[in-house]
Amino acid sequence: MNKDTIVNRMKEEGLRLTPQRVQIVELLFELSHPTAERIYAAMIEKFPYASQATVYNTLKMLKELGLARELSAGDKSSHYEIAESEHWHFNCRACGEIFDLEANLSEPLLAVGTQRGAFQVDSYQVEFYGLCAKCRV
Amino acid sequence: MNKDTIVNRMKEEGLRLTPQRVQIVELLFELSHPTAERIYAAMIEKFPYASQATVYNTLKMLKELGLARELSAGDKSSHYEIAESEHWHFNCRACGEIFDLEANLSEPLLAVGTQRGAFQVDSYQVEFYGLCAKCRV
DNA sequence: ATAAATGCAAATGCTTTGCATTGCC
DNA sequence: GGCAATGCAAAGCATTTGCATTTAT
Repeated sequence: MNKDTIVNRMKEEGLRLTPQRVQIVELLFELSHPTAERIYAAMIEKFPYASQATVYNTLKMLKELGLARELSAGDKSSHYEIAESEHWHFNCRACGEIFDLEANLSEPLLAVGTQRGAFQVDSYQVEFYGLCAKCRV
Repeated sequence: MNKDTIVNRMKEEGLRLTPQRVQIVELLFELSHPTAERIYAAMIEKFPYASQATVYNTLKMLKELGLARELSAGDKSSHYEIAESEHWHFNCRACGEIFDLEANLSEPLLAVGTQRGAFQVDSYQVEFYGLCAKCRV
């Protein structure tokens, strides 16, 4: 997924390409799993009068189009990421960094999730917590 | 894990066994992955003057002792459960029910989480989202 | 031109905190 | 009796909402 894909999808939906929205999308590519607050902080450097509401509205819109994902694990505040292909996360409790991990095992995992067909799984997430390579002394 | 184990552990820690705390522990066993609000609602039937603060304080205490777990996935409000052996969850988006799933695959999953030893994994969670058997038409 | 998006501020909802009172050990 | 825990209310945060103004199309 790249910026053009997202911009095109927004056009298809008849949504307006405001500079604020474009900037938020760019920041989602630049920053690693940012919170809304983090995005807002970066935003006001270019758009001093930007509002948190715009950040939240845009993130919600991207989520609803399936272009971004909200990560609710751990912190009080959500982290966001561009909806790339399936992957998992490692959350470092020391530095707070979130690392993407390759998702292999998807199939056997889904077999458990669906209870061998009884449940319908729309999505799933795997989150690890601990210390990353740098922070483990 | 049973009630006695928890009560004994609290005694060991020199914590007071107030009737409110005991009741909250019992409710965690009775209810399925309740929220703090759900526990509070059940509590005031026996303790009409109980406060939400007590519920939150007790849940925090149980969490810190490793006796309960907080599930932050999905909803705005956290769900809680007694810290039983490793298992995963299926969250139904229709009825809101959370189902426990057996956690097999732990070892290969942890191999991914630790990045083959580079990271130190303290805990992890697997959450599935979709429709449970009853809610899928 | 016009309807959608922004910015601002107020509101909401969950959770935490401060503090006087209560009650477990 | 002493100190931790409770209940109550207020405060804190993240997020949402209402509405007048701005702006992309």
